[in-house]
Amino acid sequence: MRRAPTALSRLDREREAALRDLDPLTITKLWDNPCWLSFRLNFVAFRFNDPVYRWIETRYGLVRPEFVALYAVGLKEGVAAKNIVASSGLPKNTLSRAIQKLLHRRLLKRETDKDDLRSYVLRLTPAGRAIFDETMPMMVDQQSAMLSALTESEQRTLCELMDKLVIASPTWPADLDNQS
Amino acid sequence: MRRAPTALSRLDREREAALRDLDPLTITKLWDNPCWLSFRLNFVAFRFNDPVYRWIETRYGLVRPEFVALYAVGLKEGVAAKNIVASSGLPKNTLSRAIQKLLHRRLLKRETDKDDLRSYVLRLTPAGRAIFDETMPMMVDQQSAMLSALTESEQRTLCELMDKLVIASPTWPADLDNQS
DNA sequence: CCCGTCAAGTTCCATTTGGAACTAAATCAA
DNA sequence: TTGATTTAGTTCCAAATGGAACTTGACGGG
Repeated sequence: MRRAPTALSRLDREREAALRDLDPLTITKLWDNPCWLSFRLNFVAFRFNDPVYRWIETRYGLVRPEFVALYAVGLKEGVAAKNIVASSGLPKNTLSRAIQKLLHRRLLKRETDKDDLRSYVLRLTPAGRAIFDETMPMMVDQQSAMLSALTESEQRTLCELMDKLVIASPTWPADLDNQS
Repeated sequence: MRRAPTALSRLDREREAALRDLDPLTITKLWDNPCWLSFRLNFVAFRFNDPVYRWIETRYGLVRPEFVALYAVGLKEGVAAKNIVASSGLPKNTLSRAIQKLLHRRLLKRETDKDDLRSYVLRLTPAGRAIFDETMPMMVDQQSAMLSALTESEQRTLCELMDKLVIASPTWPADLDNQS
């Protein structure tokens, strides 16, 4: 069984200390797992998402799909539900409900799209914008905390490598069912 | 609003071509989003997880928590449910049910842990091992496809940077609720 | 202009999820 | 030893989820 390129054998003092409180299975998944990439991605993403979404839920009573929608509109006013669906991977009925809730709570407003009467254009209300503006610094802080283990130059490298992956992503198989 | 370090302005020919079929909101989330890290992590992780889990579900009728459990035991025989809970972030009742299902389908077996009678030691049956052995190459292939956009040396760098993040993760805030 | 097909968003409903309470065993303190 | 607390795993049930069908509007021939 192939190991991750930075294998367990490279465990040094620092590493050992840092990992003392991780579950042994977590160690295996991280350093003795042929699929090191996906596990590390999921692991790091989870350590961002989990505290951030819990903070948002306790503070504003917004659950994940609701905040996903609010955040998306905050980033780009005038988007439609279909854009949020395409960019989030959430099912469209889940997002439909999330948007209903945000409209009801007057965090979002919408007007019919003049160019396509099936579609709606979404905007933040001042109350919605306030939540967005309060949430962003917390998220940026969390991101900074996570990146602080890397030097400036390493951060740039990581950003560029993730970039390359994202750019290449349209060429990755999206459906494995019809392959050998 | 701060942009990601590799900002939209750096869009070149190649990039433009690759991104033609991404939703405009996705482009914004990737390249005009102060929280570039989490979105890219989630994006890349999703492009791995989604096809892989759909393949597994159609082929074996195993849903995500079930496969998470099977994969964990495959990586490290003799783990207990608590380890899978700690290493996956899934709630323990969800994993309890997943393990029940796997026991019922005779893909997993378990014996009480002699050192702790509350706990069970999990192992794969030959049928469970067969699924693990069939699944692994598919996952490794998908990983290789994703990494093929990077040179060998870039892959190593990415691995090392993810490593550093993981090592540092115990120092990240896990609960933001009691902060300013 | 009409008809078949497709797309945006909503609704329906069976299934899944996950917080909380529970059982039984381990651990710790006095 | 005994009683108080914690831990592994299960069960309960209200709520969220998501596939599929539906509604309304767009689009593309003929």
